[in-house]
Amino acid sequence: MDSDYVSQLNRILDGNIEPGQVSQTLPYPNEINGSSTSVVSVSASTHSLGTSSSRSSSAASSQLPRQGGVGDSSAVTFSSSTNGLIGGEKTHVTAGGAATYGATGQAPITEDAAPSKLADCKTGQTPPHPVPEFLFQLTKMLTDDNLEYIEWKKATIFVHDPPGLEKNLLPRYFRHSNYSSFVRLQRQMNYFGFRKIAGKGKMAPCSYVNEHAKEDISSLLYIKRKKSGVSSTAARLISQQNRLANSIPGAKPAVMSVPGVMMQQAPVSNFGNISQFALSGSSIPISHQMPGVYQPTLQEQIILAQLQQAHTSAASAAGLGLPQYVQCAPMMANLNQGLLTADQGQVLYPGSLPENKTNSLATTLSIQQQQQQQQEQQVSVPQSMVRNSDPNVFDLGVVSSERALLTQQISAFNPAMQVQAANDNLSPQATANYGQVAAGAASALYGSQGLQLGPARSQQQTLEEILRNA
Amino acid sequence: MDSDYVSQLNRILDGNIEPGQVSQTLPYPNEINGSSTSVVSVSASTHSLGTSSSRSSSAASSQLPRQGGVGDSSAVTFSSSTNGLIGGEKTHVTAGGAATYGATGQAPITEDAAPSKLADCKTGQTPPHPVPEFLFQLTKMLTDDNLEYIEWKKATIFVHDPPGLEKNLLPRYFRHSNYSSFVRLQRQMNYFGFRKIAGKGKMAPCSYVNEHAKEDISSLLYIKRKKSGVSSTAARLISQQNRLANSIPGAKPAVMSVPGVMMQQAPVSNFGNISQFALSGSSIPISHQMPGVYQPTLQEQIILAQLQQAHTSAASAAGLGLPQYVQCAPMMANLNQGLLTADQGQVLYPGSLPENKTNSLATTLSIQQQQQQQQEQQVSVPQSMVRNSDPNVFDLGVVSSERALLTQQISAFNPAMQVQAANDNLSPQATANYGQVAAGAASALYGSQGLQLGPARSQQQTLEEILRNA
Amino acid sequence: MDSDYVSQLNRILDGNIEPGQVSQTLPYPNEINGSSTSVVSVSASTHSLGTSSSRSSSAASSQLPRQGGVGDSSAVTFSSSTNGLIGGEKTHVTAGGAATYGATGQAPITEDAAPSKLADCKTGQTPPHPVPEFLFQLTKMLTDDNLEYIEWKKATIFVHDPPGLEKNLLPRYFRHSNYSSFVRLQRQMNYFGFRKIAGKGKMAPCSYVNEHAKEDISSLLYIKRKKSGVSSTAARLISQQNRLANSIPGAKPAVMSVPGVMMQQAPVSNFGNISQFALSGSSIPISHQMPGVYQPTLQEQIILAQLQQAHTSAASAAGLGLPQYVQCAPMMANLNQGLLTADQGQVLYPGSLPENKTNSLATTLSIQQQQQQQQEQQVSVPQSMVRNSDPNVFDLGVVSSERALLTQQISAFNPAMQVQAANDNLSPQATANYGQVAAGAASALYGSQGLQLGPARSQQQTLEEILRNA
DNA sequence: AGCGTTCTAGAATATTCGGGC
DNA sequence: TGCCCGAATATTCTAGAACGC
Repeated sequence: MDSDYVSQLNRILDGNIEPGQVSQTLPYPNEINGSSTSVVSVSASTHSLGTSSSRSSSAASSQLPRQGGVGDSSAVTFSSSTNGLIGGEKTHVTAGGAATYGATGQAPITEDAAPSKLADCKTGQTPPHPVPEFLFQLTKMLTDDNLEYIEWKKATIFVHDPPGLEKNLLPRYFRHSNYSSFVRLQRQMNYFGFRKIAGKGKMAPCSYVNEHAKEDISSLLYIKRKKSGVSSTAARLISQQNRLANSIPGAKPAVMSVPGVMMQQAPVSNFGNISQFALSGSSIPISHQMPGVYQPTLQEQIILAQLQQAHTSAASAAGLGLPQYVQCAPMMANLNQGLLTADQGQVLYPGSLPENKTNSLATTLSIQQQQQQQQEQQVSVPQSMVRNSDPNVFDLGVVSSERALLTQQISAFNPAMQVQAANDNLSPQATANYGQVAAGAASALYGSQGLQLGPARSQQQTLEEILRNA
Repeated sequence: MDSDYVSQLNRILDGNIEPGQVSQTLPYPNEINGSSTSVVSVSASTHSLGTSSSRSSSAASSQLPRQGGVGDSSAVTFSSSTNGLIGGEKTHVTAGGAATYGATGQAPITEDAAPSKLADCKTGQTPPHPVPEFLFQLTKMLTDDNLEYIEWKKATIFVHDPPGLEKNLLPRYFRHSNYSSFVRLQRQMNYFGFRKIAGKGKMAPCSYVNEHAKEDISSLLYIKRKKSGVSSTAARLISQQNRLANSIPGAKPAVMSVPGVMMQQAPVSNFGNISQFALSGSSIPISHQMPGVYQPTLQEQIILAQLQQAHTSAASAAGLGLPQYVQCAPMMANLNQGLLTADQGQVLYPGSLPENKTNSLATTLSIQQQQQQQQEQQVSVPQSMVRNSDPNVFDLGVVSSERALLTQQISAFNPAMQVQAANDNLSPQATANYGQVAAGAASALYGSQGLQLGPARSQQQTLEEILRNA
Repeated sequence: MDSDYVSQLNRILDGNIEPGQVSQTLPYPNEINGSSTSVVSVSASTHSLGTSSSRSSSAASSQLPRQGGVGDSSAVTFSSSTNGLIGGEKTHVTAGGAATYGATGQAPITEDAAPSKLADCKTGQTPPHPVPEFLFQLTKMLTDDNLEYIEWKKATIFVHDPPGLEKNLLPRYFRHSNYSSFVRLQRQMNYFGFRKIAGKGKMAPCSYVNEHAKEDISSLLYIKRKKSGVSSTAARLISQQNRLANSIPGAKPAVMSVPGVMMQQAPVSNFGNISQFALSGSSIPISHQMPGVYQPTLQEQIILAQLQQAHTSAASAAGLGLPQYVQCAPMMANLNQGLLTADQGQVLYPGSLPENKTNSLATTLSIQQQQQQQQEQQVSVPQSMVRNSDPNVFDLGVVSSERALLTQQISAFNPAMQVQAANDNLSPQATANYGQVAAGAASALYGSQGLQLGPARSQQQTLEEILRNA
């Protein structure tokens, strides 16, 4: 039955068939008429149809498929190891009878239908890795006899008849609500990196390619689903940050980068680095409920809080005492509140810290007042950049609120300390100690949240290109 | 069709009907015969059932529902504006005819059934926020005449007949695969914060509550889907910590805070801060098997282990050698064992470390002995605080066990090192180096696990209120 | 009745029949007519079904199986001595008549059925270890004639008819509430390490595999219940690491451990510690797409990136400037690319760093080239370990790629810096400073990702034993 | 200690809508 | 306009935690 197809997949996955090396066929019985015609060759070079028989009994049921619901033996069941994945470390794709995704009806009609043929699995092997359901069904669809609608050829997926595909094939391979099913298909295609290269237009014949796909169709099974929010988010943020950075009048780079670093030697990076923060790790959603207002994510709020904490400990370790603004803006109160301080949005340019800056940061606003102020700002503050009266302080507005805060916090690590150290007549050694400890702590803090301090600007450009092409 | 019901929802969402203020009805047509009988009152105080006639006719149909699969027009289709949400800024809750989500079978039977009425939007209001599909369908299910299976009463969802619900209702309201559909329902319930309070297992009648639900059923529509169990966990922990902190008699603050800090200057925080640790980040479950005994979670155990590791590396970096107690309590052995050392619960007051403290920490208890001791403590130690004979050491008892351990570990960072440094005739510089490295490492470690050093107590109270209202 | 079956199991468990050595049969009486036809061979090499002549006859019987629900005497009762275990030191697997656990669900038919024969213990052997009830019943269910519903073949459990299984089999083998009974089954399956590899949802046919299961069905009886995600994950990783470490030719331990530590004093650990990294915390999936290639997870990639970042900041803090290889391998470019540098897989042995190592690390490969190289490696690199020409550099191949990289990165913290410091004529103090900051940062970084630096090897052995017994 | 049962949560993929370019 | 992607929810599998025995 379907076991041939599956065992074929298993052999491929086992490595017995080197992808792209051995010309081999993936025989798979036709689901409708039962004439098991192997449709798609898994060869690297040829695409030969094979032959097979058997299946006639199930033919009738699949003529009008899924009327009763489930039991028809047309589609393949697959091995999904971890969530939504097919296969696993030591398991293999196994064949079954009923269409797994057909007919989600409630009645247990399965028993009335043709019995499932999971036992028809002749392969005991285990696929070496899980395969997302989509890729499996896609491969299945391509290896079934669906040449009328879709075809795999020359490492490209040709969709000959999108309406027919949507009407006749998609419901059999994918679970959906029958609404905009082709759109959903395309979203999944995007997730797995397929790009439409031909057939612009609604339901016109089109074709898709994937940079990770070889002519061997089994290569599709190795494509990795795109993760949310890593590279693309980074790219977007970088572009955002660049826009922000470029819009700053005084383009003279001010030190930021890793705290504790720049005061002893040349900075490893500059203010342009504001565009070099990139979020990696698990998905970090960007939500902007109010237009123009950047609502920091929880993770970012944590970062901010931890930065303040790092201030505290680092400053204390260096014998500098607590900076005022840290004392006045306890992180916990802000943890779930959004923006951090009344000074939010102001980017300090170290090196020429205004004398009253420390006090300015150490506003006497109560937390309640701060919260209220934040709410008001979220509503009323315009997006435009306004320059503060102090030439060294730029009020970025609420638009840049949160990102700017990160910058502020980092840049404040050192200069504020320097100022305070000068005021307190502390030894340079103590200040240096502060820098060292802060370097370790802040770097780790950023990293622990998946925030990466990026390369220098020249490299960043390259990075952007990479991301753009990725 | 259902537009009356939906427009009613829209009015509520618009705020025209203040939830819990105006007693109003949610007219909704009977699904079968279409007679718009108002079923459930949306009043705040009363929950009067409407004149629900017309159920006998539908009884017959539900005897064998969805034999053919899909087409019955009982369930509501909706317009989901933003993803999976119902209503929102620019879209409205709309009523439709055929059940879009009933039986998503492979055959496009939907087209044969009653045509979907997505365009049948008669309401022009804009709900102030989108409603997740689940909440909408849940509310719909509760306001429909499904008293036989499920009921909304006293701000609680009563499931009278789980099997019947799964068999007869769920397929109509939710798109599912009929396989473990009740489980899926429960997953969604969890996502939205519902908790089962009665009816353990057995397909027995059960009930769910939600802390954000008022008696007004429309309050369900305002429940927010869980993101990652952060704020709620933080709230719970903070309240726990407060309870703990409040039970401490001597409120006089002792230094704790960031390691490496207090030996050079005034403490940045005090013992009251023991109640200011809060967990943020991914969910950190709290388990207390014995009343009054805080059983450290796995994550917290990891923290402790990492603290020991930080001890090790920091001490080594400072040339101090490994402190004895670290050697005697290797972290891995304790990783799954619970509390850390025989000295648990004792908070060291730096500056006047007892002479035997280092040895006391370096107990020769085997791990087995320690475990046994821990178990005994979990049973027998009272919750009250007892003051040690040493005026500088407070035995917090096992009540505060784990939190105190964190404190101990941190506070021990320095003084123990000082003692050992004195014993070893190490230079003050080496000791200072230790403190510096430890400060960076430990601070980062805490932050990396989502542990936050919180604000002072007064501010913490405010935070609690905030969280309580959130 | 079933006592023969049970005594057979007992013999196997006693060790009289070494699993996997002697081909033996598990005679088990046909459930209906009681004719003890050996059905499943317990052979190690072959998994031949016995002379299943009576298959057709039983087929008829299973046409209407369990009409009354429970009462047939086919299933085994058992005596569970200690909680939930079957067999063990003091108890034995016992055979009985009626299904004690049959259908606790809706109808209490059990009482009407044949009385349970728990006392019917006819076997005198003592299994060397207790068998959890679940595994026993599962094995029993698989060796009974339930091919219609469930089948054991090729070290895989095939569930052909989940609804039928839930309805007809589960009540006979497991005490359950019939409510979400399949879900409970699956929870138990998870506990014992079974993973669903086929049949996503929908009461569709599915199959399970278990990494500890051999083709010999009796291997199921030796599966250990999972303790928690930590230890099992740690155990898996540790075994992986051990495999890795053991495969290294020169077993002479080289320092690794915490960076910045070993250059001043005796190392707290050695290269053997490579096997002591253990992942705790949230799940860290292990995926190797191509056999022999370790595909780093996103989390691990982040670790690597953060390590590079730590290099950068630490080096800068120490006034060392950026190490070349960090500049040449910007993390972001590698974040989603898999392995890190062209030097991947090479483990640097500190203390005798090759002169050109820094340059070697600072290869001039462009990122594109690196990527291409990585892809090629994933396909073509053999698994065998090859020793580099430099006696101090071991090329672990791609097999150990990622883990080795962690080691490399750590070990490179110091020696590479030393080399560079020497080249740059930097002061020892600056180098020392680097070490200190790096110690704090790297330690925290590892901890933040749940990576633990383990104890020394001797202790590790103990840990392994603990994990093994756990 | 270990297992079974249940409730809850984590993680990954799937589905769907909207928006940017 | 149409392709691509962000974001949120939905679905499924797996695992953590608590409780009872």
